[in-house]
Parts: sequence; C-alpha cells; structure tokens
Amino acid sequence: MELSKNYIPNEVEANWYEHWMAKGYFNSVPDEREPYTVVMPPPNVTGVLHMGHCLNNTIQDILIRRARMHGKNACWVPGTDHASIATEAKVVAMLRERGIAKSSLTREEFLAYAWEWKEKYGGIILQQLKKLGCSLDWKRTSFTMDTDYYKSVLKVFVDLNDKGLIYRGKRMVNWDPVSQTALSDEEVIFKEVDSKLYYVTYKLADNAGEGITVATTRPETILGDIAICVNPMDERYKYLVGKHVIVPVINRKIPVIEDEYVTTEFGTGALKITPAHDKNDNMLGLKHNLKVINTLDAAGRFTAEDLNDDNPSELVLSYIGMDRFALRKRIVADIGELNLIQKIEDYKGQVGTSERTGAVIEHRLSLQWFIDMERFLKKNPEALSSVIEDTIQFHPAKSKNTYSHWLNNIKDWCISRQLWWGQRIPAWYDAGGNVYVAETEAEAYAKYYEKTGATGTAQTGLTQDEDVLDTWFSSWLWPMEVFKGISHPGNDEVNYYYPSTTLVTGQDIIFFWVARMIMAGYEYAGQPPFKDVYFTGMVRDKLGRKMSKQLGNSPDLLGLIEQYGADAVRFGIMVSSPAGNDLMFDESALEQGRNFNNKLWNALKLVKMWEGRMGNGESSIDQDAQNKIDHSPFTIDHPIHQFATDWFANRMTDVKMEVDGLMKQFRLSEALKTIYSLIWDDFCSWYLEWVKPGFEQPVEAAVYNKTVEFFEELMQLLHPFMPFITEEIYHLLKEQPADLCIAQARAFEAPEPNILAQGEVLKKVISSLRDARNKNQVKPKDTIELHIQTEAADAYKGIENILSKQVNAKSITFTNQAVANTIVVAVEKDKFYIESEKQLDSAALKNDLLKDLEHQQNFLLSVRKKLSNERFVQNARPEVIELERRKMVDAENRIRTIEEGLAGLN
RNA sequence: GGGAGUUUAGCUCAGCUGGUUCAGAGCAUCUGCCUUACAAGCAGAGGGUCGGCGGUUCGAACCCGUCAACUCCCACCA
Repeated sequence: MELSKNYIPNEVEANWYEHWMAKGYFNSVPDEREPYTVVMPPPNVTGVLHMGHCLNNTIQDILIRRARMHGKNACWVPGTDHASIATEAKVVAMLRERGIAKSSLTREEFLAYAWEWKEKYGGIILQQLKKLGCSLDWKRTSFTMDTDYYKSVLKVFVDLNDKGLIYRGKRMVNWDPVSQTALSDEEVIFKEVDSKLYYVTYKLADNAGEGITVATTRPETILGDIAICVNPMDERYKYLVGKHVIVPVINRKIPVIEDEYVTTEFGTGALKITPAHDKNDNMLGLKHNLKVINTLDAAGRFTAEDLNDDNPSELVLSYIGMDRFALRKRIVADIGELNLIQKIEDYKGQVGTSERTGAVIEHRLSLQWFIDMERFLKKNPEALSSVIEDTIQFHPAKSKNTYSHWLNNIKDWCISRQLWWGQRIPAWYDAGGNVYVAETEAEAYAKYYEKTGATGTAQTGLTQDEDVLDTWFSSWLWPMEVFKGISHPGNDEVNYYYPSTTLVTGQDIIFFWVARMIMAGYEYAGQPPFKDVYFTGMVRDKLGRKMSKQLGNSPDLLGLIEQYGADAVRFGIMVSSPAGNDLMFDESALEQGRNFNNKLWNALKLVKMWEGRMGNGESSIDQDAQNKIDHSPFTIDHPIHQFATDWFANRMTDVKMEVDGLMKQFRLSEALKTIYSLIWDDFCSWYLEWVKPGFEQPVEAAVYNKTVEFFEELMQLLHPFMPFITEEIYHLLKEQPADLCIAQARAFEAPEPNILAQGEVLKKVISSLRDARNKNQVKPKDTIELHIQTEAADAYKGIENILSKQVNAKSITFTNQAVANTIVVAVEKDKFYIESEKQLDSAALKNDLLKDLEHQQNFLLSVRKKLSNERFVQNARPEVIELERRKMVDAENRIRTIEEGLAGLN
C-alpha cells in the first residue's frame, strides 16, 4: 500500500467519526463497570462553536476517552440550554427582520416562532462538536425545555415554594430596558465608564435666594426626587434639616432629611433621594418612609404616570417617551437655563450593564420571585463545606476562595424574568390577588376551589403569572435531570450515573452555574453533582486580548479544523493550555500539531517500509530476555538490538506512569507534552534511529514486531488527545481485531531504573560526540575513528553498532590512554577520542577545552567549599552530602580528562 | 474599598516536599545538513541577576517580610 507523502486529515476524520458512531462506542448503558460521567455544560441553543467551546470540550473528550480506555463505563451527555434572554433576543430580531413586532403577537404565536427557530438553528453547535471528535453519547442529547425537563423545573419551583424557600415580593431589581426583564445580580456586569458629575442646586422653598447643591451622575432622575439627605454630623447643612427645597423643573417641594448613610466627603455632602431608581435611595426611602415616584417605563423612557400630584408643566410633559439618555441631556440643558447647574465635572464611574444585551441596567421596583438563599444554605450547609473540605475538588484549588466568598455573602436570587421563552412560572392568581402555586393549572384550580369554596368545573377565575424562570433555574438541575433524576427520581440511570465524575467548565460561571448545581445537588439528591471540577480559563488571542466580534480576533474554528485537522486543533489548544489559567491562542500551536501529525505519519511510513523487507534469519532479540529481570544490556553476549527494544519498553512504561500521575492531577497539557516528547524524541529520534536497518538492508523480524507493538501502544496513549490519526495509524500498522477507540490499557510494571539511566548515558554520549563533530566542522558524511577510554569496555560493546551508526564512526576501538591529535570528549567518567581525516583546528579545540576547564574548576571549587563547610556536613541529609561528594569526584575526573586532552593537543 | 493571583529565555509557560550538573520545555533565533520516514524535516548551538530589596537556612526560583508592576474576582459613595 502506498502512503501519501503527508498526512491528510479531512477524509480520515470524517470516516472514523462515522465508524465510531456506527459501532455505538459512545453510547453508554448502565452495567457492572464503574461509571465515568461527564455532563457537558450545555451551550446556548443559539450558540456557534468558538474557541472556548473547543477548549472545554476537548478537555472533556480527553477525560472521557481515557476513561473509556481504562475500564470505565464512560458517559458524556450532550445538550443545549434554552438561554431565555439570548434566544428571545435573537427571535425578536429575526421577527423584526420579517417585519413582525413581538408586541403584535400573542404569547403562543411568539413561542411557535421561537420553537421554529430552535428546531432550525438550535443544535448546530452540537453538530460542530462532531467535527472536533467529541465522543458524546448522542442518544442522550438533552435540552432544558424538553417536556420532562420543563416539568422538572416546575416541580422544583413548587417544591421550593412549599418549603418556604421561595417568595414573591416588590423589590428593587436590576432591570434590562432592552430585553425589558429583571436580571439577577450575577447577570449584571460592571463597566467603568467616563461620565459627568453634575452639581445641581435646589432652592429653598421659603427663601429662593438660598439653596442646597447636590452632586449627581444621573440628573434625569431628578424628576423622581423625593428628598435631599445630608449626614447628621455635617455642620454645613445642619440648619437646613427639616426645611424644604424645590426640585428644579418639576417644582416639587421636598424635605431635607438626615441619615448617617451619606458621606460628607463625596460631592457636596448632600444626596438627592430617588427611591424609584436607585437601590440605596430605595433603602433610604423605606427607612424614612418616603414616597416612590417612578419616572421611567420598562423601556427606560420617561413617563409622567406618577406625576399627577405635581401638575406637570408643558415642559415636563414634553419629556414623555424620551429615552433616559436623551432626557439626561435635555434636562441638563433645561436646568442650565434656570441657572441651577453650578458645575459639571468629569467622573469615572461603574455602570452596570446586562450580561446578555449589554444595555445599561436600571434599578426598578417590581414584583418578582426570589429564592431565599440564606435559608437555602442553612438547610444545605454541605454546599459550602463539600468544597472547603474537598469532597468536591476544584482544579485549580484557588477557585475555592472565590466560591466560599460568594456563598458567605450570598444574596437572594431573583428567578423571574419578564420573557416568554422559558419555563412559565407555575403560579396562578385569583381576582383577589391570592396566589396558587402548583405544577399544573388543574392543581392550581383545585387549590383555588379548596380555598375559596368555589365549585364547578369551569376553570375560570385564575390567571397564570406572565413571567418565566431564569435560565439558570433550569440549568442548575442539569446533572440530575439529564438522567431524569428530578422528573423520575430514583430511576436506574440516575442511580448509576449520578453523581457525575468530572465537570469541566469556565471559571466565569462558577456562581451562575457551578455553585447552584452544588446547592441543587444537595437539596434534591443529598449528594454533590460531581467529584471534580476542572475550571478552564478564558481563551484570548496571542496579544492577550479577549476574543470578540468587534476586534475580529476570534478565529473560525471550523475553518481551522478544515485547514489543520481536528487532531492538530486539539493538540494546539491543549499544548498551550495551563490548567485554570487564561490561554493565549496562537495559530503556531496548531502548526505544531499538524507537524506532529506528520511526524507520526512518517514514522508509520518508515515502519511500513520495513514490513516488506523483513529478514527471515534468526531473531537477534532474545524474546525471553524481555521478560527476565536481566537488565545489563551493555553486555556483549546480547544480540545487537536488545538494548534498543529493552530501553524503549522501559522508557514507555516510565512515561505511562508519569502520564497517569499527571492525569490524576488534571494536568492535561503536561501529559500531552510528555507523550509528545516520548513519541518525537524517544521513539522517532532515538529508538527508530537505533534499530533502523542500513539502506536496503532487511530488518529483523523480532525488531519489527517489537516496533509495531510499541507504535500501537503509543497510539493508545495518545488517542484521547488526538483520536483520529491514532485510530488511523493503529489500523494501518497491521490488521486489528478491534478499534483503538475502545482498546483497553494494559497493566504495566514499574520501569527498571538502570536501563533508563543507561539509555540517558548513551544519548548523552551520542549528542556530545555529534556536538564535537559539529564544532570541528567534521561533515556528517565524513567518517571518524572513535577511541573509547573506559573502565567498562564490555558495556560499550553491546551498543557498539548503535554508537557507530549514530556518530558515523567507521571503527570503534578501546584504549587505556589518551590518543594524540584527536578531539577529546568526556562523558561521565569515560573519554572519547575522535580521530578524523579532517585537519583539526587545534587552537580552537584548545580554546574550547580551556573554557570548559575553567568552568569545571569553578564548579569543583564551589563543591569543595560546600563540603568543607562544617555546618553543611553536620546538617544536611546524608544522601545530599553523598551527592556532593560524587559531584566532586566527577568534576575531578573531568578536569583530569580535559588536562589530558590539552596535553595531547601539543 | 476588600480579596485572590501573577511576575522564570525574545514569546507562551513548567519547575510538586528548599538539596541530582537545576535554572528547564515548546515556539522563535543561529550554525551545519535536500543523510531513501519526515525541509511541516534532521543534527547541533546560543540565550535568563528566576520583578527589586531585605531576612530565615549549611543551602532559596521555591519559605518569610517589604516595595513595584500587571491580572482577575467581589463591592453600585451619589
């Protein structure tokens, strides 16, 4: 079979994915094996695959594939989140494009459009994950508005309500005037903006010649002012307390009150109170029993509905319908006309914006549903302790701080949203305003009848709450409800798969999602939803900037997969991905991945070449010796390739152990790098070169078989990271009884340290000799004669053939003394003399040796100094001292060698 | 304002319990090679006062103090 020059991923990848799917490898059903469960953080149903998803899902796939290959029943559940605000916004935009206003539709009509949209575009992102190779159990694909899921959300709402953990109340909430809904505190993002601080004077009601000046960033709210507040300690304003002032433009008469809340240092020390539009003002308003005058409607436009008592002027009436920002400008101008603006300062302030729409949020007094978080936590103290005590392990652990800080300062969770797309709140109201919370309308009526004594079947008299629930109020049930643990509690699936094993998610949703899943887990399952949480950082561009549409710096992931192959993309993102830290994405990492693919491909080509010309002679590998604990391969009696195969077998085991350790610690990036280096350096650069037969020479059958076996194992080790090419090579290597995807890792014994050490010495000897050749301009093609001065000549005879091949020596001889006019190389205690036909530049050689000599002498000096330090000898551990002694001896030997070399140079 | 983190080669980062010749890797750079698996490659090399200062210790990239720079999270002094 002819293999192409380079590896071409595209076709291979699609075929393998199809094959795996056809074989049903990704489908999990409960069995006697230990489960390894991962629930995918459900992306927004409207989402498109981006680098963050790529990182996140690659990590999950690595964990899942590795678990699948290590005897676990691996189950990775895909799905999407209905994302009420984001999706509703998209649907509204789509309707607008079609010339349809949301307001012209009924709820049912709108939802029909929304579902239509969902069916059409929802789940594109899941399809894209297939391109990345994600081994998801597609049969389990879930959606947070699936019928059962929907019911489970209502069930939880009703349950929490029955338990008294939910309440409805008129509170100041974060209001998004664009999507016109309330938001939870977590959905508000504060941004620093340049704004102005306006100093506005309010004249005294009984003395227009005098006034009090306040500083405000929001002059448009002046029309809702109900008091001026000063600090009781503030001598400047003492005399004004109790008097009245006139609100500019609206001419409302309001009192000057006092409260310690006011800071004397800020602005003028006088604060205007607008209880309808500011959280703190609202708090003060409640405290001082002030009236609330609302001046903005749901869309953030001026409304005069509350101003009837003020007999608003034509001017004020002309503001009606004006947007808050336009109104600000207008009012500043109008107050300016009245000469009541003292000054305007530049001011940097924090402004809350909506996480979903970016709109500047308003504070708005409205009737909303809340969860009483403090009580919830009191009932479920494990939500905090499990993380602190590592029942749930966070990786990196530093996230524990963030987590516990949030829980310790928890605020009530506003769970109602003034939207249509989502789970409609299962609360019904009668004409008297009484509320009936029930899972179904029928049950609500039952309660209604019971309470009111009304009879009949006519089911009228109740109206359902118009609002839906916060998206996170459904996703916090995700790890349970994907196995129907809420809708069908105690079923076999949830019993088997829950708690899930590992959650992989972004640091940014630790409060939104992770914390709440943990809380729900304890409340509804009495168990944490997962054992480990791996937090990924944010993917940034190579300049460290966030990826954003505006900057145009977010790469087209599918394009990258097309260009480099999915394996290369996976490699690229993982190799540059330190756990828990942000990742600077650089396309050059993908190139590295592609090059790695190619390297693997070429190693395959080499091995396949041997297949055709395998020697039929006696094996030079003693198969039995592989199993014996006889690791003195430097011995002459051993066949010529014994050392190479023995060494690599041990080296591979060594790496497997290391990788096991790294994976346990979730150090995936390092695990990958370790495997990469095992394959590229140890396998390709060393092992294959060592056993590679000369040009057109046959290869020993035993070496060939060993090599194929090694190659298979390497593919197995790498498969979770780069599933496609490994499966491809695995099958091209030889006829396989099964697929790599489900191949089970073999048990292995700890490697033999001696042979590993010998391998390292051999590498070092080869590198040093090559370096010496290089430095002395001995061309690669020029052969040399190598003389070795060693006490272990026998040992070198076992690897003579490797050595001579690797340094292009036509002869190797052993000697007891320095060889004149040669290049001297010292490795450990052994000396190597390179004899070459090339004229040696003895001056340069001498120079190099002198430099080395100086370095060694300095080193020796420092070691001797250390050893002569009594306190060191007294305090240091014996092995440390022994080590220093050895260093000293080594250095002395080297110095002697160098001196001999110098002498030989005449 | 509070808290957490980071600072090691030109860049991105490892460096776990203070002690191997420990100052590392990848990328980039330089030198030499089109050597029949691979130029998307091979063989080598150079490059760092481990942010500054002080301390603990026989010994510090690592522990402590302090200063500096940067990052993130939390918190609406209008």
